[in-house]
Parts: sequence; structure tokens; C-alpha cells
Amino acid sequence: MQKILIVDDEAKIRAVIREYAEFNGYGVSEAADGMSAVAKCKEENFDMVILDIMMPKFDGFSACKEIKKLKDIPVIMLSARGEEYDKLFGFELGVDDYVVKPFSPKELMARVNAVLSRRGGAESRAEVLAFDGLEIDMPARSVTVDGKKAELTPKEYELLFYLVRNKNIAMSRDKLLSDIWGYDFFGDDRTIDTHIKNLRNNLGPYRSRIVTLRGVGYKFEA
Amino acid sequence: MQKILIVDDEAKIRAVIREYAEFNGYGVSEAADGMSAVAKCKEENFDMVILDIMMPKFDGFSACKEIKKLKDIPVIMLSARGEEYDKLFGFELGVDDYVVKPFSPKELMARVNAVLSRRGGAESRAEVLAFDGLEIDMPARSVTVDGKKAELTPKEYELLFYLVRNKNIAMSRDKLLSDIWGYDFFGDDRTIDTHIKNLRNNLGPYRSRIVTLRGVGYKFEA
DNA sequence: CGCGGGATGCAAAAAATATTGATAGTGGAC
DNA sequence: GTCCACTATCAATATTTTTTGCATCCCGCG
Repeated sequence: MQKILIVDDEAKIRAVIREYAEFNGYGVSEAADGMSAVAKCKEENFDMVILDIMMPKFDGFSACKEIKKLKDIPVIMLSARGEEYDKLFGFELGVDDYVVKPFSPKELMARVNAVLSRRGGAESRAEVLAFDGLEIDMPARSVTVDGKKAELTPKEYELLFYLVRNKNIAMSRDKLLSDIWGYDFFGDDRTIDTHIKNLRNNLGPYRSRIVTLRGVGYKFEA
Repeated sequence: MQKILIVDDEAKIRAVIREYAEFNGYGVSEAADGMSAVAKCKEENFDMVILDIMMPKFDGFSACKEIKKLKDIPVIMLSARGEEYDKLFGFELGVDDYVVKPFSPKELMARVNAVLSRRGGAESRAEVLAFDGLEIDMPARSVTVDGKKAELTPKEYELLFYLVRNKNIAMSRDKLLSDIWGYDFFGDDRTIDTHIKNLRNNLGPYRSRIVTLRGVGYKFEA
């Protein structure tokens, strides 16, 4: 079941959306402000966030930015008519769709479905990513560094892909070992270090994207 | 590179779309009104036109009609909410998609990609392809290497065609076996390797187009 | 300032994987 | 039935990758 996080300061609006969303077979969580929305996204994996712009504490824009930094979750923004249209065009915001209040719940759900199906639809699961001159093409299993192809070993691919898919999230050695090597791997932690080192050596100028978190593990910084 | 013509009277909107489009790897031209849009279409071949409806001089509808008369280019229309919605569905306008303002640029690009891949789908599923001196004619079941016909066995054809149809995508041995040999094939992985070897031997200088992906399988590199 | 627990680098051993050529099985054409 | 091209399997070889142990380095902390 796909889960949606509804963020709006008005309980009434949340309730309406919830009702429709549940009717459409989605699981629903709620948050009343941007801050707690971000917090919830940290602890739970949502498939979609519906985010009001005007909110106390932490507005929708800021929340959106934070959430997108955390994970690549689709976001639909809600706004009152005429409210800060322009900002939506901000390049870095990455909003997936936009619905003007007052909206009909039916229309909102149509958009939710549209966005989700676009994502889930085979290719567009953002499997080809670029960070400056670092291009990562997962389907093709190829990585280019400033236009030059990097030759990675299988484990290096897996490691990189894994870190990128979980970008900006600290991954402990334990988690890396069990997720990439398999839960039944009996081996040394140093193994990871070595692979990280090898991987870094292949990323040239972008080696520092893989950040060491002392005492914890690693993360890919986007 | 695919080229898009963006037509809107507001420079700001054009700029936003341009930014996104270029980010997505498209080439971009702009026009501020319907008249110059048609003119540009006459002199240059675009792969897509994004057309605002409400414009001075020559509105989007008229421009669309003119352009469609000239060439069969996909058109995506932009419209303000509620603005002449109906007409879009009407008649022979042949609009490929439409997006309601305010829209998120991301959504617009998703639609652009969708329309283009829908169109290009037919094309890229082209059954006669050439990579340098390697010509692959699927319907004719013939492959020529630098003008000389290569004699392939049935399995070699299938393998090559399959890889080419999925060019630049890593294909695991599992997938190859189940897609080419059939899901019920009970056999050895090495079988594939051998056929790959035979195939490569028949591709002369282009043998390296079939790239080994250690630990995974193979891919055809275009 | 020195200590200690990671983090890193290196190189060799060990393991995994791909390539290749030889070989045998298969089914159709004659 | 025999021949033949094609296919599958196998085993030896070649290649690459992974792991590991150790030496060294670095950073935060007392």
C-alpha cells in the first residue's frame, strides 16, 4: 500500500484529503506543520507528500526543500490562489505538481494518481542522475566523471548505487554489509572501507561526495 | 539532441522552461508570439513545440493550426485555468498534451518526455539500425559489418536483436535466458557466454559493442 | 600533547567470474 | 540413415574482483 503524508495546518483540510485518499486506497499520515513533516519523513518512507505552502513554523517551501534533500519523494503543493506562484518555478524546489486552493478533492486525487503512476511507470524512477559532472546511469550500469567513463567493479557499482539511492542519509557499516553483501555475510568491516576507498578513487573530483561519518559509516552527499 | 521551441509572451516563463528543458538535455529556442513561432518552425526543425494559448498577435490555437499544417510536430499547450479548456479537445487541433498554469516545470518536462517518447517510441523501435559500419536490419534478419554481410545463426540473431532493442541497458543473464530462451529453459549460464562469444566473433570490429558487465550480464553499447 | 579508535593505503592471497576451445547432443534436410 | 549446421555443456584457462592483514595516518578527546 502506498503511503501519503498530508501536511496542512488546518485539521479540517487534512481530514477531507485523508478521507479521499483512504477511499482511493492510500495509507495516510498527517502533519500540521513543516517541521513535523520533515521529522516524519525521516522516520517513515512515504510515497508522496502533499504539502500546503502557508503554514506556521516552517512553510511549505522550506519543508519541501528539506524533504527533497532527504529523499526523492514526490511532492504536490497546495496553495491559495495567487499565493507565491513564482517561487514554484524555483529550479531547486523540484515540486512534482501543484494544486490551487480551493480544489476539489477529486482533482487532487487525480493528480496524486498521475504523479505516482508517472514515477512508478518503469523508467522515470530517476535512475539516471547527475551531480555536476558525475553522471550515474543505473540501467546502463555506467558512471561518467566529467564526461569520461569510469570503470567500476561490480561491488563498486552496487555500493555507489546504494549510497546514491539513499543519498544524504547516513548508512552504517552494518546496514551496508547486510543490504549489499547480504545478511549472511561473515566478514570484516574493513572490507567496506576498502571498497569505499576504491570507489572514491574512481570518482575523481567527486570523491568527496562520499562522506565519512566517523563512528557511523558513510553517506553520499547530493 | 532534440530541440524544443518555447512560445510564450512572458519572458519569465520562457526562462523557467528553458532552464528545465536544458537541464533535461534538450536544445531550446524561444518565441514570444504565435507569428514568430510559426516563422521559426518554417526555418528550423523542432521536435516539440510548447505553446501558450493566450498570446498577442496570433494566439496559441491559430499558431498550433498553422504549425501542424506545416509539419507534424508534437505540440503541448499551456493554458491558464479555465481558459478555453474545451477548445483543446475540439476538432482537428491535434494537440498532444496540455498543461494548466500554474504548473510545476517538473511536471511539464515529464509530459514533454512522455509525448516525445510516445512519438519517438515508434522511431526508436526502428527495426533497421546502424551503428557506424554495423547495420542491423531486423525484419530482413540481416546484419552487415562494414558492408559485408555477416552470417549469424538464429540464436545469434535473437541475442543481437534483443540486446540492440535494449541498447545501453544492462541485461542480466537471467533476463536474457528467460526472455530469449524462455522462462522454462533449464540450462547453464555459460550457454549465454558461448553465444555471446560466437556473436562477437561475427561482429568483427564491432565486437566490443557488446560489453561484458561483470557479475551481471551484458549490454549493447550504442 | 599523547592516546586510542577508527579510517586509509597497500599488496598478496583467495575467490569469483568470464572466455575460450573442445566436445557432444539435437533436429532437420536429403 | 547420414550429414550438417546449430546449440548446449563442460572444463581448462585467463582475468578480474574481493577479501584480508597489516602498517600508517588522522582526528577527537582527555
